[in-house]
Amino acid sequence: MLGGVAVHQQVRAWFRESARDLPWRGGCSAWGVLVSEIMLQQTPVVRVQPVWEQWMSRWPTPASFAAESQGEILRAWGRLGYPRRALRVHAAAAMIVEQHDGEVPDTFEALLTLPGIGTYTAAAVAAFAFGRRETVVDTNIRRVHARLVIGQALPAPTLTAAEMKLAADLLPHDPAESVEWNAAVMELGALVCTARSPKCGLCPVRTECAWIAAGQPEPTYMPKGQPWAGTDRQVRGAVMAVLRAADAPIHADLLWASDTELATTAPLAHPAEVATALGKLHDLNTQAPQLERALAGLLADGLAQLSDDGYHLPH
DNA sequence: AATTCGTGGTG
DNA sequence: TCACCAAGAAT
Repeated sequence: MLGGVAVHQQVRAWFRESARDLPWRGGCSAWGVLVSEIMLQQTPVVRVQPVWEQWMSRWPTPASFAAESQGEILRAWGRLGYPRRALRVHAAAAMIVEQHDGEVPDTFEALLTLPGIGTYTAAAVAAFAFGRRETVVDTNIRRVHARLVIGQALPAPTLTAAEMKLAADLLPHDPAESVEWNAAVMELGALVCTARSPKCGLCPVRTECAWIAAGQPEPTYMPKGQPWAGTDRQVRGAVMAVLRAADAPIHADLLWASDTELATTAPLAHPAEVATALGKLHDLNTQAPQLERALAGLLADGLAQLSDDGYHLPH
């Protein structure tokens, strides 16, 4: 399989030499690994790390975290994005307390039952927190495999069974080696075999790479973009920023306010940050139906609540 | 299977 | 500048 043990040794040697010193690697609690993995879903390391540090200092155990209010957790989540993840960690912590005596479960199957934990995260926690031999497949590993083994610039648009089989076939038999292999391939994808402008000159296995051997062919499909301007997501994000900044309910009129007077005077009852966040929301010039849709979505997802005094984070 | 769900750095 | 992209999950 792909040059026998040579590729594995080269990648793992590169990892030991070049890996970033991330705080959730080595000696970290399983809870810390779990939190890091959920924060890292679709969010870069550099933005996760400072928030993760604060969380570990503030809530060192699932029980301490489960006892916190959802609103405080959403504020602490800050601008990491996809705030529903914060609520899912909270629900997962509650399940860990209730069903697992406060200890993060140590098997793929048990982890998979927790909210916010899918196949990738369950495998990653089982491997990196408990040393288990798991087939870990994230976007970095998919891309490295696509290039190194298949010879394509990018993996398929969606994860396929063939990719899972390839990853399973490449996984070293020894558990300890498999854990390092998973981390090493992921790190190679993050630092060298990147999506745009890969640093092939620094790659430890460039001489074994099927993509380089094939002359680095272009992607065979158009990566579908992620529209942002004018979307409901943009409005939801702007509303959430207002609610995070507020220490009291925000009256609905403020969210809709387009006239300068209301938008600048009424927020004075709130911290200055609220006025800033409201200004950004109003700058979007959102049409009423879209704002209503965004608010309804936030309520449905439990990210916001509506009382007589207005919208606020959940208690 | 295709959508939805935030945010900010960057080539 | 602006489209692309990031340790995905849920539906």
